[in-house]
Amino acid sequence: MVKVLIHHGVTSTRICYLLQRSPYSWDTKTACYLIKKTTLILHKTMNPALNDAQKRAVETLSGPMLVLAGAGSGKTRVVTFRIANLIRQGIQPSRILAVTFTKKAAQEMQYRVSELIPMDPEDRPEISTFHSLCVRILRRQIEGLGYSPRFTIMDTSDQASTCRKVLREIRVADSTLRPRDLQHLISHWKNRGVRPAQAATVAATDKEHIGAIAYRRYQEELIRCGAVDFDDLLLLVDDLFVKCPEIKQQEASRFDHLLIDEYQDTNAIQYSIVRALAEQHRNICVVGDDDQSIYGFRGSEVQHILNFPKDWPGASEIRLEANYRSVATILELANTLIAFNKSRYDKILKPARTGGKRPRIEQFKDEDQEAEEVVKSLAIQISRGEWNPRDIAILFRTNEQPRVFEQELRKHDIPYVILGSKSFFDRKEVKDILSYLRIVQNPHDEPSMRRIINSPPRGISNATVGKLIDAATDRGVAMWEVMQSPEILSEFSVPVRNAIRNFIALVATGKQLFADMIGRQELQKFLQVCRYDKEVERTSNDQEEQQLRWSSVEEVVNTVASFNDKQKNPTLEKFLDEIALAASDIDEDKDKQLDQDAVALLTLHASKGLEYPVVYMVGLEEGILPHKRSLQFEGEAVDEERRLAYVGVTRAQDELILSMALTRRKWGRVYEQIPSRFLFEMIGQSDNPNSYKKKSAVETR
DNA sequence: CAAAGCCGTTTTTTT
DNA sequence: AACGGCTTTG
Repeated sequence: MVKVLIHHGVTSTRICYLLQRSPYSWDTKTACYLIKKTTLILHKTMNPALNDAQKRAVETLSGPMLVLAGAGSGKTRVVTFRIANLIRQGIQPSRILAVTFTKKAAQEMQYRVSELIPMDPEDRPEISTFHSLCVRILRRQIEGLGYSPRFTIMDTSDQASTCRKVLREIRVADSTLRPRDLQHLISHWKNRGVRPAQAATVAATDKEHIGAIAYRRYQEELIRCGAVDFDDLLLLVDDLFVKCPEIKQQEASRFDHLLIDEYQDTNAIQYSIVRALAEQHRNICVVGDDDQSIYGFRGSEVQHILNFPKDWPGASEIRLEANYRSVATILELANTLIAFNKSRYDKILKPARTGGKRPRIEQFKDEDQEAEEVVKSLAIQISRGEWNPRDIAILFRTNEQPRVFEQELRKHDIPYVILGSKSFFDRKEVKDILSYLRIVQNPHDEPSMRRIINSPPRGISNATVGKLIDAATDRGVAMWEVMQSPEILSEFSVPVRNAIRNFIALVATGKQLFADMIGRQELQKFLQVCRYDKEVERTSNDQEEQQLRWSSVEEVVNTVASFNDKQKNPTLEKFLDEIALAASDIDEDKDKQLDQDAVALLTLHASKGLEYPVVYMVGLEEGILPHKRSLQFEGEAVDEERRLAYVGVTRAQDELILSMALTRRKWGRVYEQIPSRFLFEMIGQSDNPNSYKKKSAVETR
């Protein structure tokens, strides 16, 4: 093993020299790889000297501050160093709140900060996502809004079934307003701060007026089930702050400093919460890049970051425009591309790294050939030792795209991980078990109740369930309540009545089992009591399938076990919250696989904040990127797609390969595809209306 | 009450 | 093409 002492000022030429002089006879392949690896490490870790702009962002500690940070400019590093610096200057760690976009980012930051500055485990800065922060507040305070503190967090499929129920109840035909449309509409409103009562006033079309009525019913349903949906987590906290100023005061005074990463993705509610938390001390530092705002569909508004200086008078503004991530050739493409967007702060990323391979653009016959060739090409890179699997990522726009690539990768025996997919939680067995647990935690949860009340079959038929639900809805109470009412039970036959009683007893057993904590043994015992093995047996056609299904059950058990290991106080409630908010604890398998060296497959959205030496961006076709849904509106929607493409390009450190297919199959039919406009824009084959006039920073009002 | 079969929809992106 | 909800049948 050769040790190369890496310190400031070590260049790759120097490393090359050292390698050649070393007593080992490196073949070219190995030497080449070592140099690449070392250069990367150099750029990643050995860039500790902050540049002037970064230094200012880290050292100006009080008052509002806006950090406009381009891709790869060391954004996360600045936040981390800033937190460490605050602590170093004597701020008590637990008085600092940092908000990140994903749970993973929060964990990473937590770790980085503790690396920079030693800390008492009891006195740490709070680093979390908006959603976890809000859950914490709600669990303590939600009674002020008439909810039970044992509320469950509904997932999207529960949301959909609630929408279906509501529409049926108010007799809206599918042709008028489909459940899915209602779900989107409600989420759209909630993300923009529209409460049920206000919906009627903002509704413009007939559809939306019906939607407004359904929205009110939907919200009543949630309260009846003791449930909140994702959007409620934020909305209810905002409501709580308005309704109970003392709670707002209490929450706001917990912190003296507030830092927010990815500020360009803030929506109206988050913005309002941020204001509430920071208006007293005004020590708010937001970091973001308007060019990377890609969550408009969720109500994120670039306007918030553009307006920051107006909202917080006296705010200092710092721009980080040096890019340490990508080679110059890649950055050039990114800069040319993003210049096509009209409404943005005008900034150009300046490469800290020079030269680099020219990005390739490749065209294929169809999506099969695209996958074949892409995988072949990366297989060569791996076999030559130029890169390891973990250095390579394949980025795509929609979730149906990776299928073909998966097949190819398996064929070539190349390890891979699909990041950000929740497919594990889509499996029936997993959903079932989680529903069982949710019922134990909160028996009012009707969607979960419907899912498991009769699986395995225990004599409670659909008809019975229907009657129970109707009775409950009429009375405005939870299904669980009417199941215990002797009056209603008397309407059922004796065997049905007994079946219901047995089920109630089952839930009681669960409550007892999980009273203190949830762990491997508790869950195994519970599954036994539920006779869930019977259900697996019943739904499987053969031995093989049965084993496959049972293995997902075991995976859930393992997840619980690892949760139990990690948590100081592993309650059922915490477990369910974790699962609802992010699969982070569950994703540890993925992390392990990644450590084990695998090619990453992920959507452009999921790739934000990550970087890879080699990036394959696939499916660059009109209709996919930009997606055809956004082409209907042109303008801002296409600009967002362009930002998405920009995010993709700027993930690449050393090599970028852009590809497209000329035909593509969808639902069994073959469609002709045209190359994405972004391809032409990137390579300067498209006129840029914005580049003629000298642009200044966008008007901020 | 349970199982089998039919019909219609779905695919943009996610905490 | 695949899945879930609904209806029919046993």
